[in-house]
Amino acid sequence: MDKTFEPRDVEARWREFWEQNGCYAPSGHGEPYSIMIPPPNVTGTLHMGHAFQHTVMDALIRHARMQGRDTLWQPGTDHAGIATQMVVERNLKLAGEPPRLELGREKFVDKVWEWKKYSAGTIGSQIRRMGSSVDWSREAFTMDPAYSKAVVEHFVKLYEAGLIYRGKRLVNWDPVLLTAISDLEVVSEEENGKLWHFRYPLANGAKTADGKDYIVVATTRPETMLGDTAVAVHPEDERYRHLVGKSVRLPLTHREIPIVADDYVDREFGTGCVKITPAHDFNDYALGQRHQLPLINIFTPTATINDEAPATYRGLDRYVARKQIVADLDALGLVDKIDDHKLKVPRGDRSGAVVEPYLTDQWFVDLTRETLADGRPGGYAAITKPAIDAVESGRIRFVPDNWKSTYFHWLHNIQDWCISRQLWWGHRIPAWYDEAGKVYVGRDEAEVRAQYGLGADVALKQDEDVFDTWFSSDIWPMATLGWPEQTAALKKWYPSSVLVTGFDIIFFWVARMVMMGQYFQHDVPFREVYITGLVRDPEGNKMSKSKGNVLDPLDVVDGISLDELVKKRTTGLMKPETAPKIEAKTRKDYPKGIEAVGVDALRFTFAALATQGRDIRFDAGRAAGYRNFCNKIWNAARYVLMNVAPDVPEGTTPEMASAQGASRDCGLDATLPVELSDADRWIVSRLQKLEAEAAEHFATYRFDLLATALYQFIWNEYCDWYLELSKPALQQGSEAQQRGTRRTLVRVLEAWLRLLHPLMPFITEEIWQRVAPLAGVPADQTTIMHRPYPLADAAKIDEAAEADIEWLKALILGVRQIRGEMNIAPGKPLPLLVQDAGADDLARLAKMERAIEFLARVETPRVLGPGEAAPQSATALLGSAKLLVPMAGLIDKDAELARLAKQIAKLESDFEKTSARIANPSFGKAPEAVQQQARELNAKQQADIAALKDQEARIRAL
RNA sequence: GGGUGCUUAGCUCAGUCGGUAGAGCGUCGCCCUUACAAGGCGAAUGUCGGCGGUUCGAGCCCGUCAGCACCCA
Repeated sequence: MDKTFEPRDVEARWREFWEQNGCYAPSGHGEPYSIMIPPPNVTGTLHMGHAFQHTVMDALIRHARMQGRDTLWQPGTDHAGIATQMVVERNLKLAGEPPRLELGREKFVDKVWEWKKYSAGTIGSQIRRMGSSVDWSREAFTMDPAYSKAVVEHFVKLYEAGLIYRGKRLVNWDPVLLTAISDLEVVSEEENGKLWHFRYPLANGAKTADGKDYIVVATTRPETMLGDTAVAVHPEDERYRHLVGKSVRLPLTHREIPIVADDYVDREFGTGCVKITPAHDFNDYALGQRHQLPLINIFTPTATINDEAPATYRGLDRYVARKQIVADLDALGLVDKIDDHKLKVPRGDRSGAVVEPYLTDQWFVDLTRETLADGRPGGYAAITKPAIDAVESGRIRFVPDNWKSTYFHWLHNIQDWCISRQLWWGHRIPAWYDEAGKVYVGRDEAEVRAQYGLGADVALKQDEDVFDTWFSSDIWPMATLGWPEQTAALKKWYPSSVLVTGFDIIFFWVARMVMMGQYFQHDVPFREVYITGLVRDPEGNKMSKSKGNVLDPLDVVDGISLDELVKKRTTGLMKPETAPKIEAKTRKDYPKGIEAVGVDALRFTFAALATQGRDIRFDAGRAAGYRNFCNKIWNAARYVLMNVAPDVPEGTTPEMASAQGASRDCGLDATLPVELSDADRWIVSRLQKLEAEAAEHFATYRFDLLATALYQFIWNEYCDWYLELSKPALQQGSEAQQRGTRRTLVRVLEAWLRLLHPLMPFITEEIWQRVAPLAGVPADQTTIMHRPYPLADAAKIDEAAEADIEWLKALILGVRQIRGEMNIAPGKPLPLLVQDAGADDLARLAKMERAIEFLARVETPRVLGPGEAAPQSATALLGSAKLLVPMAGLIDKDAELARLAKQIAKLESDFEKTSARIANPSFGKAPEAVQQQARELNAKQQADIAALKDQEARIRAL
């Protein structure tokens, strides 16, 4: 074995081995366990968030597989309508090819497919490199023929149930991408704007209470006044009450529009008069419905003024029109005032364009009606309510639990879902129109013709639009298993066991899968939802390409130089002018680039960072720390193998291994005597506790605690203590003792490799292959992946051995402290005296003598007889006994006095605290055990202080 | 405006049942001791955001204030 762990070759070898040997596929026996991967956008690349979630999923899957369950991890990708279309459009532009509209639908879609093929390969190789054990044979894509059929099917079924309707409604319109988007795809942020106050002249000689012939309306969007169809006031507003029912002459358009009363109006805001533009504002739309106001659409799809407006404004961009309108009103003396104003501006999350509420024909899923006009259940009863019930009843459990309130909050305030998108990349809506514009819905044109008796002479035209991507991924857990067919796979793996995803898509995806799962399969799509935090950069910012703070997980795995990283982050930017800023930040965050850490270390880092919080700041230093941990593991294994089987080639059977000779025998032959030391029994006992802890952490999704527990055990117990303790045992023990130690070294190693395997698949497999034959694993077992996950055996817990080793560690620590603080070279053997030793101490001294001498680097400890005078010594306390290291020629008197003084001060401060607790007259109310514990501690502190003070006095006296 | 969460060592974060505050990284000493210098041994480091309450006892429970973050309207 090499002296350091080199991950690259190891990873490549096992990756290939596992996949070629079908290790990732379901076993076909055992209780089903399944996870559906949240499908990444097919044309993107995997980012740190994916790598993190995949680590978690793979750990769960590998754990379940090792538990003997019939395990499916379903992989696949999502076509991601808008995102992909944008990427391809940009690529066309960069390549100097004709833009989308010039290419035409068919050719453009071909281009997207081309790009998809390339991109999916990248994603696949990223997933493979991370060691994710997905079943590639079942890989799915949301636009596969079978999947597409399922998408159409669920649309038609919902339509037939009356839960889908087409209507002219106000939707969020992206005037750059030229499509409707759902309210979830709109991000509203506060921006600086203005509040314009305009005078609208009253018609027919009406006057305000204070005698003016106009009223003042306030607006943040002057251009929409061209589409005003009313002015509204609050019904109880005394200022305007008498004007309700009268009308104003709308400037510039010369239309007369009514003044209406509606309690939607906020009397405090502006003047208390609100201009109403039902075709361009959601609130105004609702108000317009209540008052039967006409809708006047004044925009074209690209948000320029259309022909509804007076000729002078036609064709102007909305912001140009705004300027013009303000100027024209000003010229007419109708601008009352202009105030600065902060307002929420809605922008499309993909394009960044200001979204227009816009009146168009769209398809909706009804999620709000209790019953339909014909008496059938409406969308709320049929879809929304069951989704609420699924979580309320506990059939779906969120981890951490409080995310369910986010889920409920959204479902309780839900709106109908606009599922049509004016895009070319996606599932085309299966609806056809005849020449009169009548719509027919069906699975395909032939079905429509047959169903509605439409002869070949009737011209039908399919809807140009496609579905919202989330309207195809909402059936992911079913459709990937063959739905609508009730396949064997669907029966076995639906519902899936757990969904692992981020809180940012609880609405987009999680809730919608629950809706469709409940509706179509009458069962939840997953039993648990483990919500992970979002991976952020070192400053806590969300990682995004435009911010230039993204990391490719493989750059952490393989390492990347600073210059390369800067280059990667600053090329292909939407806004090239941000490059210098990005470069500066990158140089600050990663002054030396990123060191290669390997897959196992990165995975372990993700596990360790997977706390219950919602933000995870990625820390490259931490990953480097776990790279070191890999190296530690590697070297621990090297040590074990060196001592147990110096030259065992791979593929060695236990029989061959046991034939290697008695001197390196590790207990494979059960007929030979084996003697286990305290250390052996101790590490085995500790291992049981680790195993119990691991089981608990898997059950509660506490990968951070799991990682910490494994790290502590392997490094701080197995390596730091057990391996050290094995050295004197192997050098000086009897044959049976050596055999016992070798057996324990190998078997405990083999066990914790399995415990660690779900988090660090590669290094554990690599080592396990060499260790397994020596640990008595049957030769036909070819991979650690299929070995059982270790379970605690209570019978192997040995509290006495643990107490013995704790005592030993305390003794060694005492000597090391003296050595460390007195700057005595670690290698220099010291004499050691033990004073006031009790019977336990004597017994332990005797049986662990070799370990004490080896680890403390002391000569054989000498026990002082009762009343025997001790030489001048440095002291450490060990229970009620004292460890003495004679100072002669070694230790400076003042140094020892200083050291004692420090210890005494600390003890005295602790003693005061416990004394105060005990002295509290009400302390008697505490449970007896607590009181007892406090009194014992107090007594111990007092005794320790006395002992140290006594020692201090003696040294001082000399 | 409504909701959720956060504030613990220099940094990033754990802290289970309320019972003397922990880890990793970083820092400071000593050491190339035959598994590992990507290492070993030892050490230092806290007003647990502020205030108040409950309790024998509060990082933890309750109230309140402050700051930060996110979600929804």
